[in-house]
Amino acid sequence: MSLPHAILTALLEKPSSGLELARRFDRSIGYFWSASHQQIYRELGKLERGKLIRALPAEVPTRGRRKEYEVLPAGREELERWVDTPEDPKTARDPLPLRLRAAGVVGVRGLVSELRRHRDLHLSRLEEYRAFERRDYPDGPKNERERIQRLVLLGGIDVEAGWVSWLTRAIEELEEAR
Amino acid sequence: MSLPHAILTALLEKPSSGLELARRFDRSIGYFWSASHQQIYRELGKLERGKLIRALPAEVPTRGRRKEYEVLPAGREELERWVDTPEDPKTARDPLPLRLRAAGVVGVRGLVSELRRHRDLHLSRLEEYRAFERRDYPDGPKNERERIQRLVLLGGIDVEAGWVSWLTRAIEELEEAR
DNA sequence: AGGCTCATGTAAATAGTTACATGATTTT
DNA sequence: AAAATCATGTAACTATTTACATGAGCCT
Repeated sequence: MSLPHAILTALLEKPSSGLELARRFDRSIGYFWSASHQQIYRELGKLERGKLIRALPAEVPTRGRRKEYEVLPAGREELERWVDTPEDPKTARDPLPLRLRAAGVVGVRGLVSELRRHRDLHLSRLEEYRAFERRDYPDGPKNERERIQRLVLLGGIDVEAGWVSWLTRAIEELEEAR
Repeated sequence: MSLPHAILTALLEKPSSGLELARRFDRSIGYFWSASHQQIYRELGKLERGKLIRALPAEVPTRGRRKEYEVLPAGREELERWVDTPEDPKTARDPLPLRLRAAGVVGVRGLVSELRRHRDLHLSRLEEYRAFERRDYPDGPKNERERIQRLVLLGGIDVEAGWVSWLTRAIEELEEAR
C-alpha cells in the first residue's frame, strides 16, 4: 500500500494537482515508484473521501479544470504511522533477467541487441540522475530534508549504474561465446 | 505478462509439480521474480487449458496428489516468441526509499533501525547468493546454459550488494546528522 | 485416532495497466 | 473555427496478495 503514501509525501512537499503529481512521479519521486495519471486520480479521490487530503478552494469544480490538493492533519498522521511500520523487502521483479534465463533454454536469438538497448536506456537515465544531482545539490544538501532527498537520488543512481555494469558484462559474455 | 513465461522456463529446465515450482521461485528463479503457490496453481491451470503444458501421466487426479507438468511444443514456441519481444524497462518499485523520502517530510522517527534491519536482510541474501555461486559453478560455467544462469545469479548478487552499500551509507548519514 | 507436513486448490480484496471519454484552454 | 494541449476522469482487464479450504500420507 505505497501509492497513497507516495502521494501524501509528494503533496506535503508541495500541494499539487493530479497532473502535476503524475509529472513529479516521472522525475524525483519516480526513482523508486511510478504511477499513471489514472491511478493518481483514482487515489486522490479515495484520499479525499477519507478526509486525508482536501481540494484547495476550488472555484467551479468541473471536469477539465485544474484541482489542487493539500494534506490534512489526518493525512500527515497516516504518513507518520506508515513511516514507522516495518515491512519486509520484496524480491525484485524484473522481466529482463528472466528473459535472459529463458534464452538459456530456448537459445539466445535476438536478445543481445535487446540487452544493448536496455543498457542504453539505463545509461541515459543514469546521466539524467547525475545531472539532477549536480543541479539540485551543487554545494551538498542544505538541510535534513535535502540530505534525505539526495540520499534517495543516490540510491537511484546506484541502481542505474548497477544495471549498466551488469548489462555490459552480460553483452560481453554472450558475444564472446559465439 | 512474465509469470507464465517464468513457469515455462522453469518447467523446461526441469518438469515439476506446483509446489516444487513455488520452491524454485524462492531460490534460483527468485533472484528476479517471485510468485506464491496460489499464483502458480492458477497459472498452471491456464497454461494447461491453453495446451502449452500438460500434466504427466497422472495416476489418479485428485486434490492433495502431486501433479507433475511438462512443456508442450506450443509452450516452447510461445517462450521463444517472448524472448524476442522487446519490452521497455519498468521503473523500480520499492517502498523503502519512498519511506525514507516520507521521513524527510514527517521526521526520521524509528526509520534508522528499519534501515538496519533491511541491510541485514539484504546482507544475508547476498551471502546466500554468493554461496550458490561457489556451490554451483566451482570451476566456472560448463556450457551456454550454465553461463547464462550464472550471469543471472551475478545480477542478483550485484543488486543485493547495491542495497547493502546504499543502506550502509544512508544509516551513516542519518546517524551523523543527529 | 490425533497431529503434522505435503500438496493442491478457491475466494475475495487490492493494485496496476490499457483503452477510452470529455471538458477547458491555448495556439494557429 | 480547427487543432493541439492541458486536465480530469471512467471502465475493463490483468496481476498480485491475503485468507481460507481440503485432501493425502506419514509419524506417534
